[in-house]
Amino acid sequence: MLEKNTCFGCEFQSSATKFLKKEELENLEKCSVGIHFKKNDIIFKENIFSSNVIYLKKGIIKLHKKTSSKEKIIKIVKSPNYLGIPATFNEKYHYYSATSLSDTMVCFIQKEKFKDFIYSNSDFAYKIIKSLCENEIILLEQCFNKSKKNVRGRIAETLLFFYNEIFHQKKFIIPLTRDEFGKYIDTSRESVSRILTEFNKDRIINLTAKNVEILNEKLLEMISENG
Amino acid sequence: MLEKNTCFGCEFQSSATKFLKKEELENLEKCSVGIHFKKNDIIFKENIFSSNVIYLKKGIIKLHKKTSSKEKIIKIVKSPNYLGIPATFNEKYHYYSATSLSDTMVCFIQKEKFKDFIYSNSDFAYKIIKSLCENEIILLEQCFNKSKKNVRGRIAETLLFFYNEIFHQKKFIIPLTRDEFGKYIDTSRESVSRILTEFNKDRIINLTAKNVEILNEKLLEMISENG
DNA sequence: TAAAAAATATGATATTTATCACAAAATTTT
DNA sequence: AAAATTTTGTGATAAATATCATATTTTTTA
Repeated sequence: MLEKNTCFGCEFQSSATKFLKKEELENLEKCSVGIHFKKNDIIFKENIFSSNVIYLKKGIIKLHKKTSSKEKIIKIVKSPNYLGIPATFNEKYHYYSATSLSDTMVCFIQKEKFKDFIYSNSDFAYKIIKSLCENEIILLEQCFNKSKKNVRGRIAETLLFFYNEIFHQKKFIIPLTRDEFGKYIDTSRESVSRILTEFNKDRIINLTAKNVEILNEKLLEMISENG
Repeated sequence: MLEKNTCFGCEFQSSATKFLKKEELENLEKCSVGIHFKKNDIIFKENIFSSNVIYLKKGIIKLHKKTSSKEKIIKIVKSPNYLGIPATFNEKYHYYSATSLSDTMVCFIQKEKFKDFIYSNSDFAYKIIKSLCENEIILLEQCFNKSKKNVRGRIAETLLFFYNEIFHQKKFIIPLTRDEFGKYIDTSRESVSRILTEFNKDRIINLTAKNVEILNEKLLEMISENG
């Protein structure tokens, strides 16, 4: 669903666009379009040439990628955040696909105009740099943690990630199927099932289908640390 | 070994500093210092507050990180490249350590001055953005590949990485011990030994201690693709 | 250069996790 | 609401990889 985009006074402004002047914001408005997506809608697909900067204004999405029948969920991203800036600025095809995990609002911004702002407004440029830096640190942490933990530890870590970074509540609905959960933490759906059931039996979580309540945060943290 | 740093006319200039004007380069020279490191010297350590932008002018280094007795090599980086920009710009402690794998030359640049260039020179800023984007894509590829390959595939991939990205020759010396190799690709030193020996027996490579010659590139690529 | 320390190779065994098989439950479609 | 499809749970088994043990080789240090 396409909708009129108002950048000036937009309540979901990014930390970078907050530095744009009124005139620049009016320009941004002219060169961008906002789109609503429903849960499970594809926002963009891998291997498509990236000609827009994509701003996730509201919602949660997954970045995922396929190769020869195998699929992997690379990252789960919550608004507000830019998506695919690396591909866009390297004049490259998108490295991954993005699919919404909730209802989302997304702005598509013409690359060239966005680049103009980097040249015309150095506060804006610096904020973009900081945002790229933050993403890199998050990605590094993710790589490091994943490689040093067993499956139990990775599942515990992911439950804590949903609690601390995404929902900020101990009671939430896992926004992934067991199969997707497995593709996110590099394991099989069966292993996810088994270990979630085990956590439920041990009263570390209360689990009914996709509904989770974290009952023993401390223990979950210990499992996340030590596998 | 500390040495006089000449930025103007430096033969190892980064793609970003090439955009600096003569005056700015003289400024850069005043706020930066060049240091030689020998093989296995520590360039910086994790958990140290980062107050410099670090430019790897010449050489190869490893980025690595320790947690509770477990160590991981996160990335192998070849010059020219900036190191630790994310930590520096987020006013954070270094997430990882950097250790030289060859003789290296490194410039330490005062963070504040570097930031000034981002504000005063938008070509410079844009090049920094592009460099951060490239690093993110490399990191994503690395995460994705590692998660989808078995140990054999990861070892093949790493040998090809040394050939294609680092040494550009089919004959090279592995700049890691078997133990480090394992810490790079998330496996045990024994598995590395075994599989390298197997590759040698199968005449895919010619192996003597750390000396490798790639004999069958095509097959190595197939193993890298399909495990 | 000899002694000590570190790195490597390799067989045997243990552990972790994946895969297969199938039943049950939940969700979507008609 | 019934039928079809997708998702989930769980036991049995297989495969991949780690760990342990020990000998050998290489490198570093005295």
